[in-house]
Amino acid sequence: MNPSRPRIPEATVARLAVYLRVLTGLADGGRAGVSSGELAGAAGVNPAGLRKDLSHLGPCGVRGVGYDVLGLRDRIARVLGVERSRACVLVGLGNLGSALADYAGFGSRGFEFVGLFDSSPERIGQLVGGHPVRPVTDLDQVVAETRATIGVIATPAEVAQSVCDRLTAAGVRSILNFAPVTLAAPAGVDVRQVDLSVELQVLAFLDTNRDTDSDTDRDTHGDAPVPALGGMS
Amino acid sequence: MNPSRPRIPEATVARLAVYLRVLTGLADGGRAGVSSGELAGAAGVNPAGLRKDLSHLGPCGVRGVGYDVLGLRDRIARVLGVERSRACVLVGLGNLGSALADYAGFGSRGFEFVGLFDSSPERIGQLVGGHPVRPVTDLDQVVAETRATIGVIATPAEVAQSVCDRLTAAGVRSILNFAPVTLAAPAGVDVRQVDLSVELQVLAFLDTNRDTDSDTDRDTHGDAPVPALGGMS
DNA sequence: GCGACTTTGTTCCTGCGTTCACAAGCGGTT
DNA sequence: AACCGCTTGTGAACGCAGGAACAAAGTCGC
Repeated sequence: MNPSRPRIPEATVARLAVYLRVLTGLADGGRAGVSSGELAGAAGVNPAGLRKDLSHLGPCGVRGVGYDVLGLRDRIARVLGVERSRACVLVGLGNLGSALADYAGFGSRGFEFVGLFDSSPERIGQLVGGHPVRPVTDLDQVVAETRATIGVIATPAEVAQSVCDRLTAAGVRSILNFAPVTLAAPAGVDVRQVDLSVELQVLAFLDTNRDTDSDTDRDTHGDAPVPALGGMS
Repeated sequence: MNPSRPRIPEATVARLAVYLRVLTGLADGGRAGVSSGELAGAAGVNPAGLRKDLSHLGPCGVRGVGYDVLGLRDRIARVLGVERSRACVLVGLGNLGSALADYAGFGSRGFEFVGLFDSSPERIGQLVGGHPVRPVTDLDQVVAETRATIGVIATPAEVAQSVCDRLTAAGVRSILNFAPVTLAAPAGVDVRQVDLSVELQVLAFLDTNRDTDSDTDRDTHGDAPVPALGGMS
């Protein structure tokens, strides 16, 4: 509807990224067109929700036919701002950081690591994913030169906040944090948190209480304040 | 409020895991009590929302005083089902899988990898994080023996669905998937997706449209990337 | 012992996200 | 050229999450 920038909801943005991935796969497979039903099935969402998501980009399908795979893919890529490669810096090259730097999927999805940083002297100079590891003291300079706006933190939790401060001071506007701490960043800087332990703990909860569906909760009626809970031995 | 099991919202469950992490840190630091305001600050949420989250567990604080750090920590751990170590299996020991297996944070947070699996013959027998890598053909047996209910997929995207099928067939009820594909799992199996590219693309979007807060729309003077977006053809 | 302050737990309300259902539009067919 | 089926795009209702304000309760000070 609104052609300019009607402020797309964040939940929709996250799904747009999924649609982009599915569309890229379809394009590589040679598919020319796709319907909302098929695309929604491949993305694991409701067809109506998918259409509503896409409606935020303006009309991009043909009624009675469906969506053009290449056109929709490029449209979403433009809206997400990944139509051209974006420069990212990565701090912390332990196991996780090395895995991220070596992950080829980023390069094909519009992201390029232009700087890898670590504080451990023995890692400096090593090549990870084709790029040399540099000391964190070079961070300001590299960010300024490459105009990187995205920073990824894969350090231990103890130093994550100081790294965040340094990144924001250097001009980074968006941060993806893998360290298990809640970062405090100045206003205007977006921080996204990926906590692997949190994900596992949510799974553990769903696993423990997986039977809330059928049997209508033949519960302990007395108001015992969290009595047993032990149950499953 | 409801003492039995009032179906805690998933968003609350995810935040409970964060509170648990913060509380563990406070407990290690020797703190005995904490207020909702301080805890909310450390977790990056609103104090009122934190109290509402905790209210799902029943009353667990003392008015006028605050919360007992150890008591609240144990209470949340019990609700999440991580009061005792849970058995997990991990499939795919590339860079990311090795990083996960080697991440000490899991063990201290209630998760233990009891089986590491890979299909590449040269990886089988290697020790990663203290455990030997086994062939995926042993997966059924190990899941049955250890009664593991949580599976982590860190394989390439092409084989993730088949690994998912194998895990569910073996009896795994919860799956954490790092492969960039949408998995189809039978009903009753919970799948959580962590897609690193999606996270970065959301950041890219927020970065591109970072000035949507103040409605006054001071359009980016000069260096406007993605200026009009109008030309869709 | 009593009052006042502090902090929790709850309730209301506003806004957002999701889903359902229908109208609008395009291609193919007769 | 008109009809019909198929698919998109949109409007409305429902449910849920988030935030602010208020009442209950317990402790500290006098």
